[in-house]
Amino acid sequence: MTDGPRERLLRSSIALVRAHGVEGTGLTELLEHSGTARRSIYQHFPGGKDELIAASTRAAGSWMKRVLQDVGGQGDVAAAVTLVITEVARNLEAEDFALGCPIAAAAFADSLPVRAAAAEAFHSWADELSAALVAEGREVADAESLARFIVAAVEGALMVARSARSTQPLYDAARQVGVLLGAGG
Amino acid sequence: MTDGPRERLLRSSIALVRAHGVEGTGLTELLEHSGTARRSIYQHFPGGKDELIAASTRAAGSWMKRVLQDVGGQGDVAAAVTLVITEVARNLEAEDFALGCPIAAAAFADSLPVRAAAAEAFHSWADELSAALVAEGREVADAESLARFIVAAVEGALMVARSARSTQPLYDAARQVGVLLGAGG
DNA sequence: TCTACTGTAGACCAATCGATCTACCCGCGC
DNA sequence: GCGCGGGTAGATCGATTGGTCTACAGTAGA
Repeated sequence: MTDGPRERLLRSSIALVRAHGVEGTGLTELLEHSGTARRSIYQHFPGGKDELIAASTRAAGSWMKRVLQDVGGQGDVAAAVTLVITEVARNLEAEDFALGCPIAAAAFADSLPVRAAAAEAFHSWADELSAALVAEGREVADAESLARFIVAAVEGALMVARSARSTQPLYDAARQVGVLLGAGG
Repeated sequence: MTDGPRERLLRSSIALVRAHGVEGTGLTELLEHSGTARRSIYQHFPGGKDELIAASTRAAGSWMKRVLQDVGGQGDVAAAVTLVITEVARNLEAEDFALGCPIAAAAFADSLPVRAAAAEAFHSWADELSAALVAEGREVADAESLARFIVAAVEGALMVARSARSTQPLYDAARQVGVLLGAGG
């Protein structure tokens, strides 16, 4: 509990949105989960729930971007993508398919700023992946299109996998993305 | 207004879930949108909101399955997939990125039965697509994996496209799926 | 010491949530 | 005529929603 209320709010917000979605996450539940006073929400996020969710979406997005940098920093992009997908599959199963991607959940929020924060996260991931593909010798335009597609496809596979309570869609994605990366790289 | 309250409830439910998600759709809003008495909900769907949403998810899923049968019934699978994606992109833009896929929204619901209904819809679409791929001469296992992936990838692209208020992710998907369908077919 | 700020605790607000209820209207079959 | 069931209209329920409020503890700086 060394973290301040702001960090606890962000972390709890991500966890609860992963489980219940944006509209399904209530402030009362968030308060008891984070052990935070109600007032602290509006002290750190004057815009209320929307601003808190948007901030936690950005936090989760940049955390994942850092993961992508670490995993794909050196060498084989195809191997890095496969690694990330299998790790996602492992986590999904370990959590009994109860938790999804917080960015995807934010992408379905009612609030436009929250959806925009999700879009920004997707975009930053694709940028990261695209740069790695260019470093492997791909044409820039090809790399950008392929990178955007891989991000969207993996997110879609995760969504289908969670609803079906099966990791197979993720392994399908790993396989087909592997074909795409093998074909032109 | 020739339709009975059950049909109106299903149709309004689909429309509102596309816009606000499952948890974001309130029964009061649903009632005034459908012009239906509150009692009619529990007459046709004794399980309440959850049962109504699950039923509307199944209805939307089988409607889309029928569309896939019509579009892909004869001939070129790649052309059919491209056609569906471009139509989705056109609709998304025409609706100013306000409406998403009702099945995808259901896939993020809190309720397990609702998520299962979404998974069933995804599965039925993939079955349809897989059969068309087999008819083109693909191996069954390849066709099934590829079909599941295409469904997930297009759904992911639609999700990213709506959040980014851009049709580009959908056109990226059309392009890359075209590569996959051209590679092995 | 006094002040100012952060944080906690919790009462409180109007509004809305999903759900249940009664009352009444209407059309169909007996 | 009579009863029955589907449909509408709307009051009402307890619970919960996001948000605002006051009161108070602790701590750092003037």
